[in-house]
Amino acid sequence: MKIYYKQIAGLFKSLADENRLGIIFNLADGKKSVSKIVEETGLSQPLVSHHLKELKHNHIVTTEREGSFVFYQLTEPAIIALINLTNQLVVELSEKGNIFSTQASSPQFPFSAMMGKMFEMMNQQKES
Amino acid sequence: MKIYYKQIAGLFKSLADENRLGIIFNLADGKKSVSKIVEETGLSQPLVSHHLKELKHNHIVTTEREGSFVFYQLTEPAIIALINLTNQLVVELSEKGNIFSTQASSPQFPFSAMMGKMFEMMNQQKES
DNA sequence: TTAACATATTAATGCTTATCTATATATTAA
DNA sequence: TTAATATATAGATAAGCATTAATATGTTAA
Repeated sequence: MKIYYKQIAGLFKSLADENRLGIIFNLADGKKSVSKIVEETGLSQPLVSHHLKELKHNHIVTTEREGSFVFYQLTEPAIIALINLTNQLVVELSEKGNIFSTQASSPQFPFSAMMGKMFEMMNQQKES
Repeated sequence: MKIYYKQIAGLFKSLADENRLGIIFNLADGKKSVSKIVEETGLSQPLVSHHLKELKHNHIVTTEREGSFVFYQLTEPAIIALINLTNQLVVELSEKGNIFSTQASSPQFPFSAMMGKMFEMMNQQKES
């Protein structure tokens, strides 16, 4: 599979901001108007608008106008799962990288195991 | 599971650069000295050193000195799988987001299906 | 039309970052 | 010690980005 470094970097750039992550998680339970997002995130209206523009530019969200409202929704809701997965990775990396990390969380399903299973799945699919 | 927005954003920031992605993929086949990375990526030595510092800061790589060489390796090699997964997401997002995208790639195993399976796995684990 | 509301944009600010050149530090060999 | 090599850092530059305040645009209702 071809690797689109530039596009991947662009997507990660979109995800590399706390406020944008907050907006994405806010959209996890379905489409919302800008004002609803503003209300629920506590961010200013121009700031939310600015970040939504960035998210739209990378196709992370799509829009549809209804009257004077513009509704935003996640193009691919499973992006939430990707972020959750990254959250798990972050936890494990900081444990491994930290010599003084005393108690390892030893999760039920560590990042590497999940990734391994996923690639098993993909390979099974290819062979069938 | 608690979501560490700030740390996730930090990790994504590390991944949000083409050259750093190149370095990470270059490390996919095991640990390498800085000069080897310089040679194989074609980037300047100070630039590689700079990016490695950033990657190390977010625990994406770890180091060990051997003589005058410093070897870098991926803390969690499965991070490659995360990036590959994101590559798949990027492809699908640009298809969905693009009205004029004529031919959908309709991959054997789309992003959402992989994520769905993964969460099934995690839930099975929890119940057992 | 005007008023009220929803959203987007613009301009300005300060902060961060990618890159280069030059130099410093660290290690080994002679 | 000095020379050679490996890596890191410092300074400079330019570009990008997050944020705010103010304003513009778009939509609906009266």
